[in-house]
Amino acid sequence: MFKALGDPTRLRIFTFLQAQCYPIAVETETGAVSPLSGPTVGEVCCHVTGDPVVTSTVSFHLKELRQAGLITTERSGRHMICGVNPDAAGRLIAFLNDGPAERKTNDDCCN
Amino acid sequence: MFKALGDPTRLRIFTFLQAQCYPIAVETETGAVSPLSGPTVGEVCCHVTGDPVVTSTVSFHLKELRQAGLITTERSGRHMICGVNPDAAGRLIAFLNDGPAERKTNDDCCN
DNA sequence: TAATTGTTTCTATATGTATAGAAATAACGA
DNA sequence: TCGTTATTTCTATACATATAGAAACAATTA
Repeated sequence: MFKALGDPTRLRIFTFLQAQCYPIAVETETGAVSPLSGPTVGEVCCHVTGDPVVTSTVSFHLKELRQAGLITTERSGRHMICGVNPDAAGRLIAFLNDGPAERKTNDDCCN
Repeated sequence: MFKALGDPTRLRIFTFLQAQCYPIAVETETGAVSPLSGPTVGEVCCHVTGDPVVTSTVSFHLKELRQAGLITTERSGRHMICGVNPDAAGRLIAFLNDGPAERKTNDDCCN
């Protein structure tokens, strides 16, 4: 995950998706939960390059983010809808927090 | 910061430092705060390579972590004492959290 | 079915970066 | 001052990866 977010283009995409489509379940009139909606790949590309044409580079970065478990992509007709993985940020935060929790002694060191 | 933690060796070093020397200010008998103490570079090296001899590779990774603001190094006699930067994890966590806070509309997209 | 739109995979290339050995620097003790 | 210990910087190399163009694939509409 850290490696995936280490690339500036991918971090840009991830924060864009966080802002655009952080998945908040919304109740509709019927009480159902609205489907996870967000930008298409074209819209992501648009934000990154300023041009709505989808480049192989953006597609590659989306794949990396998906494989790292940071985002999801889902086909909807002719489009692919992108969204952040709801527990991605939580997992990273947990990792950053539990350092001191699993604190060890210096006995582990070989000196 | 994400890029620095993206390398497996550096993530190993960082979590080791988090576990070994997470900087908790400790009051001494005189009321003073104990100095930030932690492993030396040799001890870090030992944890990473199993050998207390300091390699240029570990030194390089420590420099990267330092330049990313994730750790601190401080000379103490012949040794360099390593420690995590106290607000490094906090800054990352804040970044991961404020995505939805700064949520924007789809109007930003050029389509 | 053919054409069109949206997206991904393939292949190549250029840049970045992790690693390793050797030389250099810094602090301490004899 | 000289040698020893601890660590960093230098230089080169091998590997990883971001990028780009072209071809392939998938779903929709005419």
